[in-house]
Amino acid sequence: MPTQTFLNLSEEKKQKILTAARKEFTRVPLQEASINNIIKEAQIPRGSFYQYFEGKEDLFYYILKERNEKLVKLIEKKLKENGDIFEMFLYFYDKLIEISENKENRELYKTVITNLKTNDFIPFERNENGNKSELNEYILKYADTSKFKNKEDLLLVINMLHVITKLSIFQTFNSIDEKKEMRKKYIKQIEYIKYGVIRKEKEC
Amino acid sequence: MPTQTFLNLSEEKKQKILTAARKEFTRVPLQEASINNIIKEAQIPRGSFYQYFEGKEDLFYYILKERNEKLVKLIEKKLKENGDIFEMFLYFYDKLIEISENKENRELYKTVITNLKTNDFIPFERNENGNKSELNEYILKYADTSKFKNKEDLLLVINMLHVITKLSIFQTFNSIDEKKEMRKKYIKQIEYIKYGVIRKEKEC
DNA sequence: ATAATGAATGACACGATGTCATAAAAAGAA
DNA sequence: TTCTTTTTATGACATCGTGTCATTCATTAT
Repeated sequence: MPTQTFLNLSEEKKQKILTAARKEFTRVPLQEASINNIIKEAQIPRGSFYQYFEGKEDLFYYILKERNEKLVKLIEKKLKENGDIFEMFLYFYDKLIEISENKENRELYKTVITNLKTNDFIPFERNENGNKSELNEYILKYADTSKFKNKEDLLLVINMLHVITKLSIFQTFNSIDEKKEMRKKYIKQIEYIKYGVIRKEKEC
Repeated sequence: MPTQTFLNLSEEKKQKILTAARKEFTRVPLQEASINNIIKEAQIPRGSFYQYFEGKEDLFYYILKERNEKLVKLIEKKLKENGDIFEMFLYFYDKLIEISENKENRELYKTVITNLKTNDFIPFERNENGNKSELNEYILKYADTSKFKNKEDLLLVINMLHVITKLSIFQTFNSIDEKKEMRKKYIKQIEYIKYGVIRKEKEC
């Protein structure tokens, strides 16, 4: 987290820094992002940056958290309503694409999602010390488990939905003119998980 | 690709460099890998490194390609035999885990797979200019398409298998003492895609 | 023996990072 | 207000990594 010193800054100055940072994190993935670029753009001295943040990771996850808070609340609410994890993931997909109507959002998300690692899940939580994501905990709590033998099986399907959703969002951002087709494809994949590839045609 | 100059080197010297590089690429992901560490370990001067390779990416992908060639041929053969993409992916999974009985292999693969990006597929081809992977081309050619309406649908399922396999391998490496359980989980996921989560219980 | 080509080398310029001693500002005490 | 203490701001510095290039060295051809 940023220091209190940063949080105490005038809204104007904070935004100047955050805007510069978003620009840099849109340009290149976290690993390549240059603190020099950020402080140059935000016109703050080098020392100040380290007064405000531990390093670029600190700033990066702060920005994402800020951007994602609303989204997370929405999907949590959705799940609580009906417990359907398939619906929840589709809802998440739709909301993220909706937020990304805004070009700046979209380009930031695009860079972020493109550079997610194998075990990085959306929505983009800091993923150090291997502790489970908060969202997963939440899902386990509110998901309708009647379709699953046990918690293990449910977790497996959540995993599958996670990685497929991640890739689908990536692909949608990269074919942004074919949004509708991409959504159909995503839904088809969810259907496959629900009903299977092979039995799909011959309804029971 | 490495230069001819590198390829002309004595086997001994080449191996010294490759061993040093593997060590470094096992230690940290490509982005963080330090050429300094490699040349220090391999005891070659800085200038020589650039005489042999364009940069660390060049060396990295050369090492992976070398390591993967056999594996790719095996899975291609397997697919050609029976056309079943589900079996092919399971076979790929098994072979990779088999190769990773060797600790050094495993640790290298672990680092590599952990740091694969959203659109990086196994087996780890260089993935620049967005051109499709050779393996995908191959799959499309030899896969049994009778279960799929069209090429689009097949590609969708290949995608799903790809991301699920990637995550499963990652998880297996991180629970290496529970290899058998992890394999079962992977198979279960494949079954879900084939037969569906919901219709699974009530056989038709 | 000499020229020509290929390979090896390490000093160098550049750019990025995180720290730290010092200066400036703000808050509190007298 | 004036002095003290605490908080914040600043940029020079040491360190490290990168890619290049002029020069040296080795090998092969003439």
